[in-house]
Amino acid sequence: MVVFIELDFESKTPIYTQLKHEIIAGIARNEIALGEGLPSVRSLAADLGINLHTVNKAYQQLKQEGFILIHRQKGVVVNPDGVTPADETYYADLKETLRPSIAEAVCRGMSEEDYVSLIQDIFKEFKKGEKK
Amino acid sequence: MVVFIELDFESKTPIYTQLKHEIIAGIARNEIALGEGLPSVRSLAADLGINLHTVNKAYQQLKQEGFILIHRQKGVVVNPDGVTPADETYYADLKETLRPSIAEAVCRGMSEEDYVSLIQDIFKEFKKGEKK
DNA sequence: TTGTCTGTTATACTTATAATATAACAGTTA
DNA sequence: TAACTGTTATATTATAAGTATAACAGACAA
Repeated sequence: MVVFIELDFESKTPIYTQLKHEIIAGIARNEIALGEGLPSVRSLAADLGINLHTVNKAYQQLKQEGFILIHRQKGVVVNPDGVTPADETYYADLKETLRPSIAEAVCRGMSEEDYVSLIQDIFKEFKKGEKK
Repeated sequence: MVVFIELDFESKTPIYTQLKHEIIAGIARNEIALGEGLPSVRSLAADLGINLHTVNKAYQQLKQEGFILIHRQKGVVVNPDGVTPADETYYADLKETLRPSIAEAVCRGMSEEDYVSLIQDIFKEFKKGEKK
């Protein structure tokens, strides 16, 4: 269950952010099914060798962003209805975050085609899981 | 000169990072020509209403990443030879940073085509400048 | 040569964030 | 009852971001 979560303690991106990314990637790859349960904050923290509050922070944000639900009974569960679909606000925010990346790529002489094909490579990583 | 630099003091992205992004975007849009001079750390800091060290931090990183040169005589100058072109390391790092963004997009039901067309929209922002 | 500008370095301070460490509370369930 | 769940509170440490002064050495024009 926790097997696919890998953290880099040397990275400058915060642990709770890495944890969020790993869980979101797990959902995208269909390694965690919709409605499936996730480990408790204490057990996941123990398995990963980190603090309970670090896991809790990641869970709270994932809940806030609609990826998971937290029932008092069932515990932590991947949102069975799927994640809130992309809307105009999401597109606008995504554009803001991608612009600096593309500006740098342009400066480094990277072609639009190369950038797009790199995007397509990453999409392929997630499409494999669709067949499961 | 400084006219196109806009900072958001409410943003959670650090000021020196925003400043780097603005300058890189300026280069990508050909609003700053290769070899052209940039304001001194003190004058830019005064114009933007921020501290000299914040500007210096941005300049140092831009220098480190090959976007600008700093001569003791000529002051700060956009690298006349252009920026260090994209290599395999750059592609690998770019992939790492884009993966979480794409994973979330997949979860939100965004199609590969929609994502790519958003990328193409951003590229168009920079291509306009090519005609200058 | 005297100012004035340049980047650079050093020190100090404040604030915010990240991460950990305990502890406790209330509800669930075997 | 006992062991688990999420949640909240408090405290501590470490690091990053931003500001505030100050000083140094080189460039350059008056």
